[in-house]
Amino acid sequence: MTTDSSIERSVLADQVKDRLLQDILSGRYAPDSRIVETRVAKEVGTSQAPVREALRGLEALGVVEILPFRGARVRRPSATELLEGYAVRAELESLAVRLGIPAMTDADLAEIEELHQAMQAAAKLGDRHEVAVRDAAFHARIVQLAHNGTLERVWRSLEPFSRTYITLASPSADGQWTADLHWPILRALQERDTAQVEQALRYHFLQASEHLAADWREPQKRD
Amino acid sequence: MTTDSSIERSVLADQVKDRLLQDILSGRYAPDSRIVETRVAKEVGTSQAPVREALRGLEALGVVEILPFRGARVRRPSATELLEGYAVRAELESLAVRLGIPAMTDADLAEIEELHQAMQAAAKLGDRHEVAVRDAAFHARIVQLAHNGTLERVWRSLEPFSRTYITLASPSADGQWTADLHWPILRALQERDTAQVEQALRYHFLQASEHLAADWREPQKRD
DNA sequence: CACCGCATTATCATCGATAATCGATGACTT
DNA sequence: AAGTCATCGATTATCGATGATAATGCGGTG
Repeated sequence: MTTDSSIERSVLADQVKDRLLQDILSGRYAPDSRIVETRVAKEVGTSQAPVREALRGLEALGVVEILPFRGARVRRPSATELLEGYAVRAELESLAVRLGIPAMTDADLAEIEELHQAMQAAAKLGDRHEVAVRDAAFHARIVQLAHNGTLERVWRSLEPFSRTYITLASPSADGQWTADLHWPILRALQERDTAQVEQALRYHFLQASEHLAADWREPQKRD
Repeated sequence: MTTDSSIERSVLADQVKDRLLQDILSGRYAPDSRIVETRVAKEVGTSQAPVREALRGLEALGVVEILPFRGARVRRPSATELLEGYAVRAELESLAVRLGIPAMTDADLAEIEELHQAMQAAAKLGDRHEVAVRDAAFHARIVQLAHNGTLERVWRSLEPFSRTYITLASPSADGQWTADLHWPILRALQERDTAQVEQALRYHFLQASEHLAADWREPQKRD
């Protein structure tokens, strides 16, 4: 939806939003930590209004939570919510491959292979955050196969959660394990076997869900 | 997502947002028509800021489109986009019944039956707009069966489109036809036959898609 | 000593005004 | 006459200030 066009970087609110999102995903703003409008405004050198709009945008993305007269804080998704998200993502990505694989080109496949390699590379280096980013890109590219803008938009609204989780909430998740989870998907894609890909995807999410359920530790308060 | 709680009606922006949404779905603001911040502000008796926020919210909902420095206008979804939306909704609602039917109570079923009756009643009266509203409520209630907040949120982000379409873009769609499309779904629900409900849902969306593809007329410019 | 109410404080929500930007119109050049 | 450029009106984007609201801490009371 919102075009991320590269030339129209004139709207302050959008710049602030991108910056805040970066800071959240990178962990500079921890889950549950407050984000004070006036403070951010001072920090980025604008007035309160653009920051406000940015925060509203982030709320729509689901990464912050805004309570009237009480301010914004970084959402810490509950385990339940993450599991819910996985269930929905599994469904959406299944649909995507069903729609997309019949029309998948060799170029598409090559790109996906490349992304997979990048993820493996990050895993080898032990950079969990980078693995999460590549992971997201890999799945995003698969969703793109469907050539269904609406599907992409909906999927995108779901993805930030998972990413936050992988980066921050799962201490024991080893990057290599995460990356290896994608081999079967890639192989099935290479054979253009839709049903097989779908199954591999669902298995992937099942694994992730079980892992999540197993090692979840509930929020410690923070501010 | 944004809790639609009934007590926190203190935030002006939200009130403005609801009002605008109503006006859009009811057709007072036609597709493609501009929405001028200052004008709305004057009309509802607030300053520009709350209107602005409201519009941003509506953009996130997908019902308006905002171009930097050029303002907001009511989005007219393309046929393609509506079809995409149907495909995704079909998938989401399928998931919902798969998750929800095993745990469906008699009370749930009774409510759904009631909503279906309301839709039929509206159809008998020939009130297309009302049929659309009841239609949305019927499907929403089915999605609720899953007890999956994330799924609900995602589904909700998709629904306004369809509603706009039914109300405005499809001149030939007769309310009774729309309403009758739901009988098979209801019957399958009464038998708690998950696979059957899923099939009925998919058939419903298939019908709707075909109808849409058949009688679509492309946008005439307007301002 | 625990509890309740009031004042204080931090922060948001809203406002009115100003600056920035867009599209259109009309003057000017060639 | 056609094309280019300056200007204008309309509208948005941003600002700084003001009014509202909820959390906090203090002092009084039983």
